[in-house]
Amino acid sequence: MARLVAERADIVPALGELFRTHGYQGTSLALISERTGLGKGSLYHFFPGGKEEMVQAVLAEIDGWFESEIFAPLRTGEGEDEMAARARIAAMFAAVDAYFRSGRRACLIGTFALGQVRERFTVVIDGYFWRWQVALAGALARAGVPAHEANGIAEEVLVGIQGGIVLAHARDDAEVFRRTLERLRARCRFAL
Amino acid sequence: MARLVAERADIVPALGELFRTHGYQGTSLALISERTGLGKGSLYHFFPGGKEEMVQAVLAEIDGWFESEIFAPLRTGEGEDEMAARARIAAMFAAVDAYFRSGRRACLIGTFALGQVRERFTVVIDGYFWRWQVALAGALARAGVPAHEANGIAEEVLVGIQGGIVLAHARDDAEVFRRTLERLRARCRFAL
DNA sequence: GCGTGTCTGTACCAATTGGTACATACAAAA
DNA sequence: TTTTGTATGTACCAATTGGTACAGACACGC
Repeated sequence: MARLVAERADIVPALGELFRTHGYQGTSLALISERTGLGKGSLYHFFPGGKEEMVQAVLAEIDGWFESEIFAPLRTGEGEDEMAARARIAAMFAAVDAYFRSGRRACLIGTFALGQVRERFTVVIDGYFWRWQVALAGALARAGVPAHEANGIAEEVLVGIQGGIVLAHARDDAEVFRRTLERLRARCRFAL
Repeated sequence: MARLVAERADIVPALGELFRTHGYQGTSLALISERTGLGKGSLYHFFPGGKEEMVQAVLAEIDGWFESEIFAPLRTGEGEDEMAARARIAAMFAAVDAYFRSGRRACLIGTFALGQVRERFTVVIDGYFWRWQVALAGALARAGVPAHEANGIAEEVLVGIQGGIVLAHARDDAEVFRRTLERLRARCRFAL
């Protein structure tokens, strides 16, 4: 029997893409097995809790990625000047564009939020958006945005990103997402 | 055998809510049967094509509703003055807030757009957003928005609505959606 | 070389999936 | 009152669902 996978972390990204495009119920074990190249034996070896545990692992990985690549950078730089804070916000937009592949890639957390599945993963979904918004609002404030506006603009940005993904998918046109990001960038600059 | 339903149109709304909250694959025939109170016999009598035909019926109903309640009103009033056009746009926001129950109700078309199911219903999904944007852009132009800006603002509004729904669901907070609509309303006014 | 624990494939399971067949019941037209 | 077409419940179907059991195979430490 050929050994294919060293760690379970190796297949989590693949699982993520599957859940993204087929949803929770739509991602059958047969499909997972086919796409990952792993039989049920391996699958249940790495994830004794089955599909539920796979989703948890995926969500944790996504959350971790955003935490270290997006949220944390937004939060750091407490003593920085306004220009540095602006640069961090610009970096966030670039990272978001790359991660969501200009809207061609769906947001798993956003997708889950819309359906019944939400209830099974409330904590993660809640925390993800909340931490993002707080971190962004903080960076905006440090960039010179009036405190009472920062939180609202941060919410506006998150709304725009999620909506941009939906519309880019509907139209099958990445430009929709790029234009949206550009508008949001301008909105942040304009508020200064 | 008790007669329960006169026309198949009577259960289409119920089907819509099911697909909204459970997705395409998540909505099993057993669930449909339970929630509509109809056995498989009746279900396949009304929808010989099974689930696929049910979804088509739901999408057609939604599309028809938006066409007559949202798109058409935006398009009419070719000879009206600017104030009348503004009133039509205000009416659209009110209708949207009511239809999506301030973000507590998901947009089935938006939900489908995100996943693999999209490919089965491309035509409807494409048409829905496109006709909405064109109709809104027209109304904005008649309301006094510069022609080269109208289309972009219309896109911005659609993005905001979809994003507002996602975030309102994630937070389980209708205020997110209401605030978003308010921002979009202001954006339309500001562009004049 | 020999265990030992980590991986992997296969066979199997009950439950559920979407879908069909059909006998039957009912309402309205004749 | 009979006929006729529209509903409806039930039984049934093969295929697939998520999940379990377990016998092996491999790499590694000893």
